[in-house]
Amino acid sequence: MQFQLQHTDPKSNARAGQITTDHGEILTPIFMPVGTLGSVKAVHQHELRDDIKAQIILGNTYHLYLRPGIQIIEEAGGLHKFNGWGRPILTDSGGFQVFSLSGQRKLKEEGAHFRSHVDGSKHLFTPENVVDIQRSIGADIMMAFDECTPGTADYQYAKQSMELTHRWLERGIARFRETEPKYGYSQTFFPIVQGCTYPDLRRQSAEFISSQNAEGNAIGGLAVGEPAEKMYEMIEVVNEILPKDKPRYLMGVGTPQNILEAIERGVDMFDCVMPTRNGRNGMLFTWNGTLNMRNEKWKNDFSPIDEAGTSIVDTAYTKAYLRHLCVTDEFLALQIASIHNLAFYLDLVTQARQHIIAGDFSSWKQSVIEQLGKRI
RNA sequence: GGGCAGUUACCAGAGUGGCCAAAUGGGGUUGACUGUAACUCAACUGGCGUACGCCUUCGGUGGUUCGAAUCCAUCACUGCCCA
Repeated sequence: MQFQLQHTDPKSNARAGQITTDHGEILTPIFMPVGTLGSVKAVHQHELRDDIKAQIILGNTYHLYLRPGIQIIEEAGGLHKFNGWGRPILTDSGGFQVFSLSGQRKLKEEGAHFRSHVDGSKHLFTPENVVDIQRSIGADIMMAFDECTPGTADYQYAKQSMELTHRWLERGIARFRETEPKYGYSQTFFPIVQGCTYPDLRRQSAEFISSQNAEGNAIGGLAVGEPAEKMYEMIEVVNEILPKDKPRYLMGVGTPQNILEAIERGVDMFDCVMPTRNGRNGMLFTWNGTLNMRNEKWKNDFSPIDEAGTSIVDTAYTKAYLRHLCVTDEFLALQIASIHNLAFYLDLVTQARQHIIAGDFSSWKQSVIEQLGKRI
């Protein structure tokens, strides 16, 4: 993987760049749709590619390991062949599941002992086997196995958690270096900054992560219960330290406003379930704000879903029709909302990139951000 | 014409003397959702009020009772059975 920094906004830390992988190029800043089980829920691969114009998608180590299982993915020849997505894939390590499935896991020095949420069976994830699994999945970008510290953790817990993540990182990198890709294209490995909402821990973590000299770096443990202002502050603290010539990936974030704020602070890559999950639950993101498609007020609104939208669904269907589909639980509602929201998120980062290149990112961001948070 | 069963909120349907503005579903309205255990979850859903509460409801009418969705009488309507 290579990263080329192309432009930097004169008035902020916003950057435009290009990541090159064996599965293609990625223009940053970029939003990566989440496809946990090897599928971006309710969206076809051709829609992702041709309509939404996704450049890279996510998969999840924990979920794919449980189902269909690593053997099946290896037999398929890797996840790209299995799911028919020819562009880059990034896999999360399962670190987030350490956080979100906290009721069914036990953390030890060796790794995380899990109970499967599917059948209750016992499993152990270690920094090493999580690298092995991601080798088998064949992700272009693999993530280190970390503990995603809750945003409400106290200092003592956050420090110990961060230190565990650091020790795990050294083991993960060692395994990464002593193993080879399985499918003939190269893979890279991103470490993850933790440290909760404590600036000194974040600095310490960012320095440790930077010293590992990976091809890209991630910021984790944000948007997990802390106020947005804290998150922005942590991004600033961390990005002062993370190398400028490597892509920076803010994991799991977030709202359109979150993304613009983070781009302004020097983040290049994002992923979030919000456009797909909230879309499935009837919420649409637009340049004018968010709307709940189940609301009664759209009942007889026969205007297009989003006149400013870039996706074919935006003008092909009316709000009244989409509301009808949402209210009657039609599958098409999930598809339309997911496609619209993902296309909007990709449009958001594409426009951000254009304004960074044009040199007016900050004023542009200022002019759109308030509107994005409105409720239509 | 005779017999039996029934009529409860938007719908279905519990409740058969006070704990009932009335269970539970569905439907409806409004929220929530940030590295996806999520086509999920929460609140509200007779009226007025933030709330304590007050008012009007269980086919109609009239009774019994301190008190009725619940008991009695009668009328109306619905379903099934016999003529």
